[in-house]
Amino acid sequence: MVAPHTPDPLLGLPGYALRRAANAMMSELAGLLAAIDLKISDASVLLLVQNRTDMTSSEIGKILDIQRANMVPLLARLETLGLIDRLPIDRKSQAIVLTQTGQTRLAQVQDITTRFEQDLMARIPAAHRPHFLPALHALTAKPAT
Amino acid sequence: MVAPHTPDPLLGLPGYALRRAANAMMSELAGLLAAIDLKISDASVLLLVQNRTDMTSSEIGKILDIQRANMVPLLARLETLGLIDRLPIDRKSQAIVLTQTGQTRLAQVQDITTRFEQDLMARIPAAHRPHFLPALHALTAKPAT
DNA sequence: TATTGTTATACTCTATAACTATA
DNA sequence: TATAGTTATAGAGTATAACAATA
Repeated sequence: MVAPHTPDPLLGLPGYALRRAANAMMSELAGLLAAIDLKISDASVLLLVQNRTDMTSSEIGKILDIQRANMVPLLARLETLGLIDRLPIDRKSQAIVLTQTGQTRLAQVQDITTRFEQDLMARIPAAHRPHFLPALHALTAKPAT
Repeated sequence: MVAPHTPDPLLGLPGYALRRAANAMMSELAGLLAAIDLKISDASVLLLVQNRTDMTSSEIGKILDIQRANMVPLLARLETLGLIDRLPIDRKSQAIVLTQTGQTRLAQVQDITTRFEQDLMARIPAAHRPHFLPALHALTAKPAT
């Protein structure tokens, strides 16, 4: 999915503009990560479990907003790729940890995402730039639900 | 999909924060629009074709970034709901226009979205607020691809 | 009793290829 | 030759229910 270059009368709506910006960002980042055979969700997991040996599948899912059931194929894929290992915590839970290969891949993820995030911010005019993350965080932290 | 209340170390990444904010916004808006039996894409089409009698399915798709093929079930649904009508432009193209029922439903969409967009902006601290839309537009308008 | 990991399944959204009829 | 509308289909991503084993 690529952003069109068609005039769009709905872009005045903040919610609509937010979705469009997120979609454009997601497809661009997905393209970059495809070069190292990872999806965005894969990369998120690698970034999340780095330097930790106590994160279970359920915890990862809660943080990344992925259902327990949907973590199964995701982690199975990372395991097949040799990027993660499972260490028993007790007889019920297991910690998801990076393998050596996983650490190497993580370094590539960090290269790509660091450069990408810098690129993203660079596209925002300097006057608006410092306000962007705080605004997003204000939207994500929803009021008393 | 609902936003979790779990600390999330990845929220420092602008791209990640952008996706999270967009997802939270989308699921909230989807919930509001469900009250009038519309999806976000349905509402987008109604908002887009208002006051126009010359928008074809293909054009709508280009603007909203929806494939021609995927417009078919979307418009079929709106037609079944009695919200749109198709007027022949020539023997190949047809204009998508609102029916009377469609105009009424559009008014409800505008009520919901106007209030929602105001709510969204109100959640952003005043100092950041005027910078939000310009920043999103800067991200959506991609550089020379 | 609640939670972890899992299976199975379904639904939505999106993407691609191909066809026809018309411009 | 290119475009509009369509069909069919496949792949993601996401959602729910249920189960066994364990806390």
